[in-house]
Amino acid sequence: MSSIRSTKSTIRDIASHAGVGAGTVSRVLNNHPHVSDSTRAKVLKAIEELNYRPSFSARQMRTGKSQVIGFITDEIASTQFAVNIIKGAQAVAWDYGKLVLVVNSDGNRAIEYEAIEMMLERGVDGIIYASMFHRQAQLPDSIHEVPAVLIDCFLPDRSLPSVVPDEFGAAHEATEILIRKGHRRIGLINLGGEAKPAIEGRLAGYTAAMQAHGLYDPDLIVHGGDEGAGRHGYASAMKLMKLTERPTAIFCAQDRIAAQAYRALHELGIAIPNEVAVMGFDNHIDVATTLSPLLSTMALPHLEMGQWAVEYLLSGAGEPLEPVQVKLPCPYIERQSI
Amino acid sequence: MSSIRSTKSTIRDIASHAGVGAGTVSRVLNNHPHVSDSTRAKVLKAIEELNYRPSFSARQMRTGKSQVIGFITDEIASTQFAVNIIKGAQAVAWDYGKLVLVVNSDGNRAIEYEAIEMMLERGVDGIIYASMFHRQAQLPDSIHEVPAVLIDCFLPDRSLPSVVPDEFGAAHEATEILIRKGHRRIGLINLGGEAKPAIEGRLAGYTAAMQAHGLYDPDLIVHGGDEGAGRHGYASAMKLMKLTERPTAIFCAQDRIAAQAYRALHELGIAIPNEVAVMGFDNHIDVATTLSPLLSTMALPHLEMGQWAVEYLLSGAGEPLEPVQVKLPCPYIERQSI
DNA sequence: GCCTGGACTGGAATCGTTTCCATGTCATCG
DNA sequence: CGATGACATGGAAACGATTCCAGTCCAGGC
Repeated sequence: MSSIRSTKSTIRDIASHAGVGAGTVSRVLNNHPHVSDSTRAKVLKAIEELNYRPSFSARQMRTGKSQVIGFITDEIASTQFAVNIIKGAQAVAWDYGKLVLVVNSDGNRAIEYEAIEMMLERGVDGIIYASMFHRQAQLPDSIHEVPAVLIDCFLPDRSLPSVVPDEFGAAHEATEILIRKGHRRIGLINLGGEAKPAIEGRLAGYTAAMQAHGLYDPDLIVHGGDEGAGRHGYASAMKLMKLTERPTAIFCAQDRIAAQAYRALHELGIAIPNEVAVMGFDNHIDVATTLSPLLSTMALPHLEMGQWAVEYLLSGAGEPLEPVQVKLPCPYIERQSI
Repeated sequence: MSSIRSTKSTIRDIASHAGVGAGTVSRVLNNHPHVSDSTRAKVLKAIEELNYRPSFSARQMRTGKSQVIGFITDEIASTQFAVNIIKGAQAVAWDYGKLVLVVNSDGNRAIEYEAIEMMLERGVDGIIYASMFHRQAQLPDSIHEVPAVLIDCFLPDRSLPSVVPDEFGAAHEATEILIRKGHRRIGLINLGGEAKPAIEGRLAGYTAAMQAHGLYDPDLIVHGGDEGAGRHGYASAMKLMKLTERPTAIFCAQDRIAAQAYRALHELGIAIPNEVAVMGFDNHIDVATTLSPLLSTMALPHLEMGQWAVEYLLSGAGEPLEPVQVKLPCPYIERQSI
């Protein structure tokens, strides 16, 4: 059918083909008022016939808006399930008619700085910076030249709006859920590594809930190692099970830790959830659903954070963004381990 | 320090500040010859002082190159580990000084068509279309208006270059590896669903290897169901183990299937790998490494496909791309299950 | 001393839109 | 019936770069 047009047509081609002025074509294109129906029809017909496609770069040059937002992330693939942040961000941007420029820095700060520079040169309408785990971020001053929102991280001076998971609330709720199920001795195997806010928030949430019910006992808390991938979960679970008054539930601050805890419990011949209940954290789908029994866990609101960030970036009708600091709830995903 | 400049400076501001013509500034910016060192120095100084940043949209309008490539994918998050395709693509684009516009269609064809349209309007230098599982794709004619490369899929008429995993070769090698280890009775639990080339390729590779060694027996093959997430793996493994002459190795055409097979073998009290070896497929990290023993598997070359696609798109110095059909090898990842 | 050609430079034209201003038309109102 | 707006429209200017053309300068060859 419509053969590939070799030479692009411009708004003036449309104008002369339709027998009108260039300004009129532009008015039709942008749905401006004060265009008669007959003229509009002629223009639309010409657009159709010449297979016209407007040039965004020309439009951007004139209006200053690129209809593109930049998305920078430090480690897109190290914790793969977090791609939902991108997915959510892109989906909302799409609803606003905007496209997303993505760059993955692999944690290399020089790349992040250069990426921001490149995005600025391209005149993006805004920038989202997403960390793949909850931490404090460090960004160049130039980030302030354009609206920007942070995901899963925050600036030392809080000068940029940010959205992070409510670590404290989630850990508190997880613990409460276990308590409500009748558990009194609840162990915590915490994270290791550099995700400070997550480590501290989850610990604090757990502690608060335990103390509120007079169940707190420091022996029940095992602090994580740095081995990554939750590998210390095995030894930690073993340690917990050796306690004289051993826990009837374990709250693992990460699904991967839970996977290793499962392994320990299996070896000890302890049944999940009958003898010991296990609560995870992250809703790391591939882990939670290959475990048997399926792991109950607190879900990190990745998708929602991505959505929130873009929504906030774009909904403000141009005026500077308030640097609000938002915490999103982490829903409880009930499966079989509790 | 350097205060945020409120009003952008243009190339003409630089020109007058440096006391030269606009053309000269442009020549400096683009490293053209025939600029004296002293002039160059003056211009560079002015750029520095005015904190000048060139406008890509103006540049694009004049040159026609956007320095951006489009990346469309059908289901970025359904099989999360495949984000490596994006990661690889973006990394190579970065090396070429280009940024990547990403849109996730969620399998919605209307979105894909519109995404291509939007990318064309923005004048992308090329488009990558990536499927998250190996299949035949369907794209609008307009895709031919710009250089394009397909990942993990192909067009019915093969009119676009594509890069896919070598399913046959990988399955063949996997089977050979098991045979070399001394196995004679090797079961195959194949995929279900709509990933035709993967299903057929893996079956053919297995079959060829078995036949070449005179080991082929149709009873050893279990065809997958549609339940998804490899859930049929449990029943399939059970079935295989009930064979009178039961297999000493199982080749699972997907790591998730292997996870379910593990469950069946555990229940039957069959030790992996001593009594039965298990080979996976996909190198679905989170699955393969939470299983115990760790799963040996064939890795899908996601990162490499992403890299190859962009490399091929960008390396051709402008002339139309040959529609080559490339198959990338799937490396064997040795762990503990064989 | 004149001519030639190369190096360097300034400035106009151009890319494809949007926006603003000026003009023309027509119905309405006093 | 002339003045007044509201509406419709054409066309020029502007956005910020690149590129081409023409002009200046200077060294070297005759």
